[in-house]
Amino acid sequence: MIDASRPIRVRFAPSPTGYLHVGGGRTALYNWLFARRYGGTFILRSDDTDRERSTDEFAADIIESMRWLGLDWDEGIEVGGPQPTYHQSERFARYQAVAHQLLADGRAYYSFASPEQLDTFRKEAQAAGLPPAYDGRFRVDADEAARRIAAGERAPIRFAVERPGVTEFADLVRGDMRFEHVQVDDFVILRSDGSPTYHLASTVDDVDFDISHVVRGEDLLSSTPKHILLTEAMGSARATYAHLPLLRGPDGAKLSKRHGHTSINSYRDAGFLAEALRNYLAILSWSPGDDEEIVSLADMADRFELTDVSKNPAVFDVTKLEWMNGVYIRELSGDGFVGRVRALVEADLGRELAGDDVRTLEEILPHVQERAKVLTEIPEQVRFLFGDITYDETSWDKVMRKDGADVAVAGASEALDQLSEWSIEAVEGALRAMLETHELSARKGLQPLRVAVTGSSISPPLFESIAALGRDRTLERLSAASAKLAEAM
RNA sequence: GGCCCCGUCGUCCAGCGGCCUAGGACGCCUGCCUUUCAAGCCGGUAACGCGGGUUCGAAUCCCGUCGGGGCCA
Repeated sequence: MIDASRPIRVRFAPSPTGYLHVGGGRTALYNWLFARRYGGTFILRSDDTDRERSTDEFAADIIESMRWLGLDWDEGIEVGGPQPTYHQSERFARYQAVAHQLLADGRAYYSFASPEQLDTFRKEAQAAGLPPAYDGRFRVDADEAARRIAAGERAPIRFAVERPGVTEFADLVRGDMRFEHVQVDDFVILRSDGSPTYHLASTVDDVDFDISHVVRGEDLLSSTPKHILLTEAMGSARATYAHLPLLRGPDGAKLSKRHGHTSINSYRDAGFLAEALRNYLAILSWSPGDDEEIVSLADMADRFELTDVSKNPAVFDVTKLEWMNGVYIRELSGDGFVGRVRALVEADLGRELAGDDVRTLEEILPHVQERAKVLTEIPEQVRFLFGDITYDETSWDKVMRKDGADVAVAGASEALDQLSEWSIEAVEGALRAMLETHELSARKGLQPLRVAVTGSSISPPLFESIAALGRDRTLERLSAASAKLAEAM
């Protein structure tokens, strides 16, 4: 499968016309894995021929998202390499030169067919059930073309597809592909304004950068004959192609903005770990073979095969990503977890944490780590430790209106007040004793305390929370809750 | 409309002619644990789109059909 005569060089070539999305991230990941697996070179190129829609913000996001995912590239934008540039926008002269060379070689021609002519042709072909691919029927002879161009007329350059003919190739993912040339139109390579089309720019780059394997989305599968034809017309050896199945939304259509969050950065911001997203993306269309699903990047790079990639389009399932993220969160070391979470908590609080607050955070975090799915859900769970309490109304209504709530709160206040030592064990001992004296079940007696102390019926473990909160503030909250209960009577 | 691709539990993946009364994971549903929520553990639910072939034998091969998707327009 691997052609040893040619060094392995792959590329990921996003257009900075949007944020790097998860589908692109997966394509990048597979390219990266393939390169790492076979000791190849991974190149990051910027397909920014569309100057109107390309922005610096998107360009920066692509780089940032790639780095965040941990996908480093050996050559390309930012890092450089043997090529003077990896931006298509800076290579227009080269594309124009290739187009004119093709023209000189008779492999391309100036096309004077009007949009109306083309349109009519397509409609008629379609009505007759024939391929709607433009077959060059309005092409004028070279002399006339030269005359008209010399006279100042502007026209796009089209590639002259050989007809009849057929292009075949073995796709690493899809298998043997065969396209009859009647289905391939004489496609434009250089527009009349001198700008290259995607087909030209992308192919010229792949040739110039000596790309050995083109690994990309299935949406480009039907354009592949054009790229092969162009490559060979340039006198170069074609690359090996691998077309990855598309990612879909829950409704089955190609994953897009309307399915909600699709950008890599939105997942980062939503509290997902790069290692989780990366693992999920890898597993989405590829399997390491055994029943393992949690796989490290190194392990993936050891086992990845393009020929093992699934042909089926895959639905991007956020629920499973969340589960996987939880797994990775729990795998984090305690310090690592504090490191990732601290800034989020500080942002939520609107202030920096220092001294005792840091210790408090470190105390409670292990208990929060066990139950988190995304990092962003954490600040609200620890908020009660760092500021004034706010009661969640639903929780209050559900818990504090029940019999025994007042008894429990008062009893806890008394029990904790007398405590000589303040620790999780001491707190637990005192409260359990309190439950017994008042003949309260754990559920009935402890839930009111949870609401009184944390403000919510959902919180980190109670004894740990109280221990972390400290005696003074716990007693304060208990008496505040007592007062609030009394006033409701 | 033309061409191309795909079709195993709700979702993702395994399966590459017999090991399949189809396996794993997420989800969902029980139960256990339990101070809440999670996590963890136990068990369960659920699929080879359909129809023809080929073969001693098909989820696996072939044909058709239906369905979904992509590209071009």
